[in-house]
Amino acid sequence: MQKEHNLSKNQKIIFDLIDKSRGPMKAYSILFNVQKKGIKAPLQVYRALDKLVEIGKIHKIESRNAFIACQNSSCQISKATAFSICESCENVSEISNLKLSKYLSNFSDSSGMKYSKYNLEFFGLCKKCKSK
Amino acid sequence: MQKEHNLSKNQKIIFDLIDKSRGPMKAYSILFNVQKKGIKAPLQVYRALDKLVEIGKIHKIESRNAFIACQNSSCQISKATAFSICESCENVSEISNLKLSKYLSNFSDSSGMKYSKYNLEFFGLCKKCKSK
DNA sequence: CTTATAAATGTTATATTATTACATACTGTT
DNA sequence: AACAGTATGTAATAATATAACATTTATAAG
Ligand SMILES: [Zn+2]
Ligand SMILES: [Zn+2]
Ligand SMILES: [Zn+2]
Ligand SMILES: [Zn+2]
Repeated sequence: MQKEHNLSKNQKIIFDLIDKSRGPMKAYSILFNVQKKGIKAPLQVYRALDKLVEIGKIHKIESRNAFIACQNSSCQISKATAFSICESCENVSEISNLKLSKYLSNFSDSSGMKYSKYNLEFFGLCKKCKSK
Repeated sequence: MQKEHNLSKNQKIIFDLIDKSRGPMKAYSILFNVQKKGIKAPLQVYRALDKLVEIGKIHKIESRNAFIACQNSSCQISKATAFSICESCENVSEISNLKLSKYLSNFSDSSGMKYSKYNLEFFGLCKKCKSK
């Protein structure tokens, strides 16, 4: 069972925007979209984003500097994220694959390092773009 | 057998710097370090970096906006990269694990998407930092 | 209810990362 | 020599992210 997080005002505004968006959103595009709601400065956006990432409601797509709502109904696995990214249309979706996440969560190598988190990004062409 | 790439002047300067560095380097730190060699502008650095990434001599650590020399003696798998990152000392090393790369290269899911590339970043504490 | 503490907000300025645009030069091939 | 492709030089600017400081709100303990 997941801990209930009561989002603050800014966090709620920003989460709702990202959640309704079709794809990943960039910080300054978020800022532009919430200015009518009184959020005026980049820092207000980044602070909310930081918190939302921390509690797993959104994830950062590192290769795109963009943020997407968790698609695993409030991710149990915010420390174990995987995405597929279309290099043509930039469509992104979160991969939810138990085998994959188990494999990676249990991965260890000779370095003696214990991994507590990972992020995986797959790139390719989505079905639509492939057939063009 | 890997294709031999004749690096241009700027590419060589920048690759040598990154290759000699102990850890990942950031673009503007690279710029600062090569100014004495006549490279004056960010764009000169970014162009060389782009090319070096393209041919697999270096990789970008996306979560850190930093660049590291390929540690697999000129990576055959520049489209299949995996790194371990210590969240305390920021030490980064490239993971070279045949099982892992095979598993990920062959990964497919129900999306119908054919993945041609991936990047995986593991986070945790390295041996040294764990014992502190 | 009061006090203490942590979390969130507001605001300004600034730092860091990356690209656009345009002119020129070098490299290899026909 | 003509051409195509790659690389370079330079200035300006765009896009992404954080520092510093003052204030306010939420939560919990006494
Ligand atoms: Zn998720
Ligand atoms: Zn697509
Ligand atoms: Zn490599
Ligand atoms: Zn460490």
